Amino acid sequence: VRERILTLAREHAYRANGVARSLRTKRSYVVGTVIPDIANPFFATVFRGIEDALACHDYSVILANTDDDPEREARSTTMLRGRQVDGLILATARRIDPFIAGLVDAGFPHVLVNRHTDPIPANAVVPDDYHGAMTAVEHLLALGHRRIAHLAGLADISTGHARRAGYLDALARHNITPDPALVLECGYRESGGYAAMRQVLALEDAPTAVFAVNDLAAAGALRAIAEAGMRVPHDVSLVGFNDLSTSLQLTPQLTTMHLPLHAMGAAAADRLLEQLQWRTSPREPLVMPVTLVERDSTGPVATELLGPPGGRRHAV
Amino acid sequence: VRERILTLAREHAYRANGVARSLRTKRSYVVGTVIPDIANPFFATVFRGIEDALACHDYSVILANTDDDPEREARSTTMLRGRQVDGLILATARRIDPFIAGLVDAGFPHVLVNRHTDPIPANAVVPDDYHGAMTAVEHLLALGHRRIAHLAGLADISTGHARRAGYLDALARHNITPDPALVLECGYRESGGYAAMRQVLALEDAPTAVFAVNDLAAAGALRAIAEAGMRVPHDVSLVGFNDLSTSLQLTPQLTTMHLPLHAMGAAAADRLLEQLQWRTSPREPLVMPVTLVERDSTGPVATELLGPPGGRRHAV
DNA sequence: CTGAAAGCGCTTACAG
DNA sequence: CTGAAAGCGCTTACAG
Repeated sequence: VRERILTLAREHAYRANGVARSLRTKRSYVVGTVIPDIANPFFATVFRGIEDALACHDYSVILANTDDDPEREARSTTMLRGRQVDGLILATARRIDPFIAGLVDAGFPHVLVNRHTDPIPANAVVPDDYHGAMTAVEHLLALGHRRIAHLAGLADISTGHARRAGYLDALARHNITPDPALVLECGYRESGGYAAMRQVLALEDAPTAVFAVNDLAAAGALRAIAEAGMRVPHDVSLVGFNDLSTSLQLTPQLTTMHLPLHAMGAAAADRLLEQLQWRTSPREPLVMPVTLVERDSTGPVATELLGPPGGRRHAV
Repeated sequence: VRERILTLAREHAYRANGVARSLRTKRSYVVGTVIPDIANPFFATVFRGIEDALACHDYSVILANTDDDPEREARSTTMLRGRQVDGLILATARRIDPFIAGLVDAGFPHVLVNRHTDPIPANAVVPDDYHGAMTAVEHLLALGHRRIAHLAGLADISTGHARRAGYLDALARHNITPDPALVLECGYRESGGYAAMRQVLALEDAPTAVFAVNDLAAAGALRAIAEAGMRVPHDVSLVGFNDLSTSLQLTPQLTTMHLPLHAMGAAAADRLLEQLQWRTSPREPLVMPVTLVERDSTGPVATELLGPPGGRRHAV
């Protein structure tokens, strides 16, 4: 009888009904992922890491895009939980995020990736934004730049907040008083970087270097600089963040901070899997290293700009 | 009693168990999507269209990456069907695809997007590769080019096959005998375009223009051309396909064929939804228009190249 | 119109 | 060790 059944199973391509199994075992082997926008290569690469790690353990992943809209985030997640996903991976955290606080209160398994709530929770897998930003600005300082602008991310998102803090502290370590006019919140997109850079270039005492919160903003800055008839790095040095060089081929090639995007996604998935399998919670957050990639958008400060007759000097 | 229950429901944030509902109703409201690689901006944009259209109708989407490996395609799809997805959207079709033939035989609801099996089935949503390729090559012909190479896609995938056919037929319409040495299969990635372009440049009688199967291959070609110390479009004109200009910022900006990627994904999802809701099958395939975007990588054939002393002439 | 019961297809604890 | 039964949380057809 057994053999006959097994043969029949093969013949009819029998597949166990996963829905029935889920109902009985209370495990769906599906994880939900909430992401601002999968069409953004940054998140696409993180997501690829998530999917790869999950697929290794026979988990599937449902993806929801939110376009950074908190309402869509809430709606997606409610739907996902209704579908009985075993856990959630969120790339949408705000520093103060009532919605994620709700997940914590409910004890629902989840991991934060890239962005984290404040203070950083043990279930977060994020880049070392603070030290990365410091490294970027130290690089500019080492090239002789003293007047350095920052095209900043959003203050209510951990990446924007930490990168700005790293920028300010790097300046402080070199006894440079930050100029508020040189910090412009520009968001994370090309258009924001473009608009902010135009403002920077309109300053009477323009900076010799710019640290952008990410490569997309840097791309916008590059466009504004080119439009103004200036050259990178001759007239302005520019550092980005994220190293989207594989998808974003700019001229000149961008000096930027490299993040292990795929590994970050995979680590987030592994953390969730661990929670689901052992019902343990991670002890402490995972902060991934960020490394400087020197390419062609940064150079030594031009000597004629070092001491302009009427220019204020900010270095000691 | 009712009101008390409704109040309790709200208090405890009650969500109906979707798994139990699925088991009873035989509908999961989940669709599976099988894609070569979500980290590729082309597929990421198509996928975004799919997710947007599906979310409008309260469907969720599970994504599986295959890296174009037929074995992973089979494994993912088996898993997806085990999870009782209501239908499948596949961006992985080969022209002869036993696996998809199996779905057809089983009558399992599915839609093909971007790539199709041969002959093109009614459930396909694809770009007009053939006419797009013709337009691209006609553009080069109008600029005076007669010796035009093609960095071709894979012959067993509809996009590669149709774009090659469009290339050949455009030449034929101008009474140009195609030179087999000028058609090089290079796949769909940067590295393939680079290697193929090096071969092209090594030819004794190099072409004055190149039509690449996609922008990624064109990016590789651009790199090979720059390495050879030649300039685009002065020495070689180059046309791509897909218009990934938002994510791929090349210098010079690429003349290419624009595809409505997001709309293609959304249309594929809508077609599947229609099948699921009305149990009807589409009458005929949806072939999306492809339009020429003229940018900076194509120009008139250089006059000194028109009649080189010892060069063979291919134009009539 | 209301409410109890059957059943979706599994898994697992339990009786034989 | 084997096999019948209960039950996961819904929906829906049906009895009252």
